[in-house]
Parts: sequence; structure tokens; C-alpha cells
Amino acid sequence: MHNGTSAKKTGRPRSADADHAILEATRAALVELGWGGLTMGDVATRAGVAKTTLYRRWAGKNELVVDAVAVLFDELELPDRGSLQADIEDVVLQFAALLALPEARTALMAVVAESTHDEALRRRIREAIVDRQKCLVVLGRRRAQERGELPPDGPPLGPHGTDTATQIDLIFDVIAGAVVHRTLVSGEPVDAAWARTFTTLLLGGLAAIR
Amino acid sequence: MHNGTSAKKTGRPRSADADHAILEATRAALVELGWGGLTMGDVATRAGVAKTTLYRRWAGKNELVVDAVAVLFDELELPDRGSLQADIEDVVLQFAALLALPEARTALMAVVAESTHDEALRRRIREAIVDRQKCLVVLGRRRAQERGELPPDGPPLGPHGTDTATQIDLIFDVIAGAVVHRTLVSGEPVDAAWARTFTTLLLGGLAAIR
DNA sequence: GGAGTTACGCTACGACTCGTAGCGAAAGAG
DNA sequence: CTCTTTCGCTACGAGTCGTAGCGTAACTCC
Repeated sequence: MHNGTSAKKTGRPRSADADHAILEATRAALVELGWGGLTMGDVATRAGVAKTTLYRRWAGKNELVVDAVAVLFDELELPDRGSLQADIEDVVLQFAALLALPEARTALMAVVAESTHDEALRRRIREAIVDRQKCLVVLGRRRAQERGELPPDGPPLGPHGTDTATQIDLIFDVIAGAVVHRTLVSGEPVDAAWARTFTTLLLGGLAAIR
Repeated sequence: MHNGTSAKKTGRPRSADADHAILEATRAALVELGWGGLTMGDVATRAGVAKTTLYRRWAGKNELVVDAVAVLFDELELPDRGSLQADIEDVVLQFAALLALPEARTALMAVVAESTHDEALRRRIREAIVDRQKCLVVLGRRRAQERGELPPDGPPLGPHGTDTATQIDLIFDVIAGAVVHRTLVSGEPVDAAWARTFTTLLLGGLAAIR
């Protein structure tokens, strides 16, 4: 959040209701107008607050949209379905459902695009969105190791072996990248059949890189 | 292109030099200002043309940037390196090099974001960029079949078998998605080592989905 | 070479958004 | 009650948007 832990003790406190109203108005505006059509003034009107109130809390469009969309990623979970294949398929479908929301589709790509020219924005995105997703990969991998579906951490085996951190990063980029690309670039739906085939490919590939 | 084949016979022809100057100016502006900072007036000034000339050829920022970046993707090739593994590694590194260009990084994500609210823009992106990349997958796959590294097209084998079109789409989304995600979202470099590990995973996975 | 057609550069324009400043009022802490 | 901060509101200069009008340049057809 923009003012994380520092708590001013005196003076009138900032309205939490206004925060919620603004973030919700931002998502609504994204759905109707998209990234390019979204304006600060419009969001303020929708939220029923003054434009100056927005600028007191967020530096601009970029930061506002990141916060508005970040909460959507909090809903991602990794239920224990008994097998690694089922767990991955589940999280793939969850992520696809999230990308089916118009506000998420538009905002995600736009803020990533802006972040290529803004280091602070890049950090904000990483903390608010990316790292939360990566936790799911770490958790799913550990579960699979406890089940015996994946070997425990240790030195790589073959000549193509990879260490733990590299594996996690690779899995994360492949899953998130493939789902995003299919949804937003190819424009094809991520349904149960695709999730199943993709997961089969991923698990088959994992066996090859140890 | 915006006026593809239809050729007016009479009147003063449009300046091809102006086209090149505008597209080059657009890329330069993307590098310096990013997507958000790029304005039509600035591009016109850089290119040495009038602002009205831009609007006579492109409807707006979105269409202009797609055309300006599309030519970068024409340089992608699939050299025959003798093995499927080497071919894929090569094209992965080529794609990564392209995404290392600031103008490509910024523009790609931005136009995809805008395309979520613009069907015409989506088609334009597909024709100018996506389809050209997908051809590489089709070509590489056919070569591998001729070498005997992949089985020829036919009905799927196992219970998880997939048909040809599904396989091609999947391979495409996994390759492009993973490279884009690692480069732009995770912010990690795609070097030879990563390309090797990723390709090993992909080929291992391909064996699992037939 | 003249007539017709189209693109060009230039200027100007209203509409809109931006981000900031100043004001008086409201809401909490001490 | 006083101090401090936020609130809504208004107004502002700066910048961008996309379009219109004008005279000129370039090319084709007769």
C-alpha cells in the first residue's frame, strides 16, 4: 500500500471508505473505458470524492491501477487436490478466470508496459502481484515433494540439471506466461481441456530438467 | 499495412519517405518517452512532417505503434541448426534479443492492453505480429518431423493425445509466453543457459502429450 | 501543356485532461 | 478548546487531442 505502516497520530484520519470507493471505481472505469480511456477525474466522480483526494494518495494513474487490481490476485489459492497434476490444473483455471475479468486483462498488460520505463512501478507490481503468484509455485512444489511426486531439493542430477531457484523461476514463467499469452495475445480460451494438456506438458518437461 | 493493396491511380502519391520517417520517429519516441509519454504531435515533429499527415494515415496512437513495431518482427528467422533443440534455443534467443529493445518492450504490452477493448486493433496485431511468429513454430515442427525427431501428423496416440493444431497453438503460447513473462514481468534475462533449460523442458513435455 | 485529383505543410480551433494551488469546513488527538 | 490533517470545491496554466480550412506541390490523364 502507498502508506504501509507509518501512522500519523494527529489530525483527521484518511477515510477508509474513500479508499474502497476509489479502488472500486477504478476497476469499474477500467471495464467501461479501458486503460487508455481511464482518467483521474472520471474515477473521482465515480467514487464520489474530489480529484484532489486521489492525488493525495496516489501519484498517478499507474500506481492507482496497480493497487486497484492487486486485490484481485489475493483470491488465488492452491487447494490440495491430491496430485500435482490436479493442483496445477486448478491454479491454471483460477488464473484464467481472473484474466477473464475485463479489468484484469486491461490493467495487467498496461501497467507492465508502463513499468518498462518506471523502476518504482516495477517494484510495486512485483510486490503487489508477482510475488504473490510465485508463492503458489513454491507451495505446490513443496507439496509434491512431500507426496513423493517430485524429488527433494538437492544437487542437480544429470548434465542438464538445474538448481531449486532456477526451477521455480522457470515453472513460474512458463505457467503464468503461457496462460497470459493464450488468453490475451492468441485470444483463445483457457478451458479444462487446455489446462489438462498444458499441465501434462509441463510435468513431462519437469522430469527432463532434473 | 493500412492501405494494403488498393492503389489510387490519380493525384499526388503518398510519400514513402514520410512513412519511413514517421515509423522510425515513433520507435525513437517509444525509447525516450515510453508508451504513456508518446504523443502524435511529438512524433510528427521528430519525423519532420505535419501532424495532419499522421492522421491521414493512422487513426491514432495504437495503430501507429503497431505498424512501427511490426517490422521488428520481420527479422525473426529459423535457421537450420541441425536439431530441434538447437533450433528452438536459437529462436528463443532471437525473440529475447528483440524484447531487449526498449521500443519493443514498451510497445508490445501497451498495444495488447489496448487491444482488449478494440477488436480491430486485435486483428491488426494478429496479422502484423502474432501470425508471423507462429509460422516459425509450424516451420520448426515440420523440419523436426522430416528429421524424425517428432512423429508425423496423425491421430493422437495416448489418452492424453492432442491433434496437430492444438499442439502448435500450445507450443507457440508456451514459448512466446514464457520468454515474454521472464523478460518483462519477472525482469530476469533470457540467456543461453535459460534457453537451454527451457528448451529441454519443452521437448520433454512434448513427448508427454502425444 | 492544361485540367483534374490527391497529398502536403501550416495554422487555428474547441474540447478535454493533467496536476497543482488556495480556500473554508470537517474530523480526530491532546 | 486548540492543533493538525483531510476533506470537497473551485480555479488555473499547460499540454494534448483530433479536425477544419487554406494555399501549394506532385502526379495522371486527356
